[in-house]
Amino acid sequence: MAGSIPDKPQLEGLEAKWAQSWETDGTYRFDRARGLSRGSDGVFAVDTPPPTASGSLHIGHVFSYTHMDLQARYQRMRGQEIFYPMGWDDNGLPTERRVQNYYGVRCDPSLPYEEGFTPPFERGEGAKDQQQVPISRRNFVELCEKLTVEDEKQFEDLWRTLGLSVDWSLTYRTIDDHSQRTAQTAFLRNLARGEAYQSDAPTLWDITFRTAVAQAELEDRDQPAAYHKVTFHGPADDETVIIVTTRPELIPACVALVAHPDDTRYQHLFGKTVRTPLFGVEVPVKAHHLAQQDKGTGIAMVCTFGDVTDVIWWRELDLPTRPMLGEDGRVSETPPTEFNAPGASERYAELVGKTVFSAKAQIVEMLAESGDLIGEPEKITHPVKFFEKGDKPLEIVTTRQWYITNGSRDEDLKNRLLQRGQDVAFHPDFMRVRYDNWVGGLSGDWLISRQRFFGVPIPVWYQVGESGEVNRDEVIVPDEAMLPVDPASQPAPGFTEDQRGVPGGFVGEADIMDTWATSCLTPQIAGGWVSDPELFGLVFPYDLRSQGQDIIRTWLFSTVLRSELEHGTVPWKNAGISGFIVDPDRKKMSKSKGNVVTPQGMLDEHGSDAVRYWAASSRLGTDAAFDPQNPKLIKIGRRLAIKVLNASKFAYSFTGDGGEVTEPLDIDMLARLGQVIDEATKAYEAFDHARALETTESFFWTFCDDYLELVKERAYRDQADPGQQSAVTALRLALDAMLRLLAPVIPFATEEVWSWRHEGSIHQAAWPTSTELNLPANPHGGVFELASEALVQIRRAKTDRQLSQRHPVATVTMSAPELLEQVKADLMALGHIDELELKPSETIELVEFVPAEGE
RNA sequence: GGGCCUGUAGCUCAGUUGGUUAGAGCGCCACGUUUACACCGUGGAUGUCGGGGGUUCGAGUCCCUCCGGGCCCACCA
Repeated sequence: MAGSIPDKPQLEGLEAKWAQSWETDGTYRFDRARGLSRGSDGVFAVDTPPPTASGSLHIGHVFSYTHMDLQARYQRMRGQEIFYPMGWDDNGLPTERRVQNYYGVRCDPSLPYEEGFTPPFERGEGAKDQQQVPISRRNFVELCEKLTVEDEKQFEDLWRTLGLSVDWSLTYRTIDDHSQRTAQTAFLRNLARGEAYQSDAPTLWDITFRTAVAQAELEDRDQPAAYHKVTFHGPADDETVIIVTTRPELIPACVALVAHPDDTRYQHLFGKTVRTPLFGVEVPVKAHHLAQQDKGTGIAMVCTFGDVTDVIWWRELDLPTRPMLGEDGRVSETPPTEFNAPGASERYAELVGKTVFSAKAQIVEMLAESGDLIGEPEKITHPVKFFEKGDKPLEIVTTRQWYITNGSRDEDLKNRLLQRGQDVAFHPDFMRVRYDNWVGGLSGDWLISRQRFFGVPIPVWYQVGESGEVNRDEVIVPDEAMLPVDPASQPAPGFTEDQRGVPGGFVGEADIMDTWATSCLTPQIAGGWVSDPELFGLVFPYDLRSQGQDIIRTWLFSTVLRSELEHGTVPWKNAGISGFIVDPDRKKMSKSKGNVVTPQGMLDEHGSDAVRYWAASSRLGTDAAFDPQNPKLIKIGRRLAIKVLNASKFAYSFTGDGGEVTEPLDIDMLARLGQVIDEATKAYEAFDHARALETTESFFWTFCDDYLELVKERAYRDQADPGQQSAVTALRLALDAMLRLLAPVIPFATEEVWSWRHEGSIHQAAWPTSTELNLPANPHGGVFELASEALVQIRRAKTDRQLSQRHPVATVTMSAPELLEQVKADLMALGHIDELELKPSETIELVEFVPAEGE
């Protein structure tokens, strides 16, 4: 047979040994020919989340990726041809930020490319106060490329160590040419169908990164603020209106006051105008149902733009635009409007160039001086919108951006997307609610343009008119065959580079796409949508998307959206949603804590099988507690893997071949195993790996503790003994099946053991079935369980008398069901019992127990 | 303010359509140097199933209500 059984089997070294072997043998390689012969239904395609290359992998990744791998391994053993690629998400802000810190540079698109540029330092080893060196966009992108490739190597090593059964020849990067081509093709098709469009509109703007952000990337954070009571003047000379605002610095940008239509306090003002304090600008008083009578003084100041409610009022009441903040979040030089109050221009001039924070302090001072501030500002804490990756509150700035329709303004599309949500089987099912809520709560189309550098360029150019003005509505698009293109460095089709920016020429779009606009196309990228129709037809729609619950609103939703727009179908049949990792005190594991124990460190310390066992013990959608100081489940997993090695070594060590299973105990044990196989199979079919594991594991321990002990003596007998042959065959049948049941969870230990007696990888072996056990039509029901119960009685009798389990016993009398007679000999051998008398009874009870004398 | 998940032994969790005395592992205690395993084995103790109502012959399981924990969403005056 294949290998030999080592004297002292160990877990150490199995990861390296088998990862190498699987790579050499192409164990997890996607076999296209076999896939084609089996057809779509015979191929199981997995849509894998590409981790952010510049981020660090944490324990939550290991958790979720293991869940995905369990299902892939199960399906592989069921005979499915597995398409299991892996990608890296390179582009986006995290990479840019990491590159800036790692190399000490920053991107300045106005600079020319510098050949052979050497960054000031590497590995973030620069001094804290060192200025970042400005470099060209191309130099910057080159550094991004360089660093992500290094990071990705480490990621791959980790995944290989963890034992993900990925086909590493199917790796993609969201920044590589193929991904760019896919993303740009999809975008151009959206554009051609009218699903992508440009719009000049108020957008949420991050002043640090100087880019627009999308609704999906927002998060609320509690911030300190203050209510300022401020006086507006009018309509009559001696009249005033008092408003409450947290943003007095925006008074120059005020365009109206708004109160509720039913509010009797302000009804007389509707249709009239009042003057802003300090600046004396006439603004109308309007009625709108969103104004809350019980908030503040019931009348609100509308500015362009203080918050998203301002945007709604501005749009629905058709108010003018008076922007006062620039893209850097500072007060612009150009006044937002014409001021009428004496000294207003001078006041504004004092604000110019200030941050929101300083401008606010300045204006409060001015208001106090003019007497328009009533009382002291009241300090409060309130939620403020942030870019999830940013650390300054978002502002709202009117800019021209690219959007993709997402159903928020299109009932038909929204309903189709909700229907697609129904078409996907969520595991667990309630996760669909999060998708539904998100789709139902969308407040605008998807803003996909970003004013950043490292990402997929939006593949369009604009015509420049004869007088030199850029005509944004005259969009020039490339032919799909030209893709990928970079409009910033390549001329528009039909033009030459020297026509860039000149009258009658063109300009290239400078923006790149939101990172999700690329990563939501992972099924299309990995499946070769633009390059390999045969493959794409085989794998799409995929069978499984596996991901964390935190990115349902981003990755999951946008994938469904793009698939619906492009293909009119769901991107996958199943969505497996993993929970997240929580601290022992139930809080979501913080990044700092999660990083204390790196995944690599955990794998090194406990072994990959042990860590996988921990992940496999949690059901999909369930949060898992994890205490790095005391990783209980990991230790249990390690114990299981070691037990598998030792028990297998023992069970496989008995000699003999081909004997029939004749003993009732052996048959009954196999019958129980048959039930376990059926149950585990059913559980995996329902994406319930935790139940499959629990069922298998529980049986495995009973098998070791009771069955193995019971047949030990019989198995040691001479091969001529039919009882010996029965035991040996049953042991092998059982072990062969149990190893395969456990193979998805502990692929290293099971592969090691499998290799002792079998050719080929266990991971390509067929999933066990109850029929392969060749059970008789009516197996003896329950002898095994009965024997286990009898064992407990005998063991307890010895323990109570503080005897070794090996201590000989003269006579035992038990009342027990007659069935127990069938295992009498095995019981006597295990208990070292000279004489065992069984009295027929319904229940098992120890009547008499007489230990042998002496020893 | 809305939605979803969750509360079972000291800890981590099972508990299928309601059905005997509520389970497992860890931890704890006691015992055991058994020719697979001391990275071991055997046995033992441990619960107002968050509280209160209701439906039912019967409720950890179904309904109502209250309380606790977590997550997501929401128009930030």
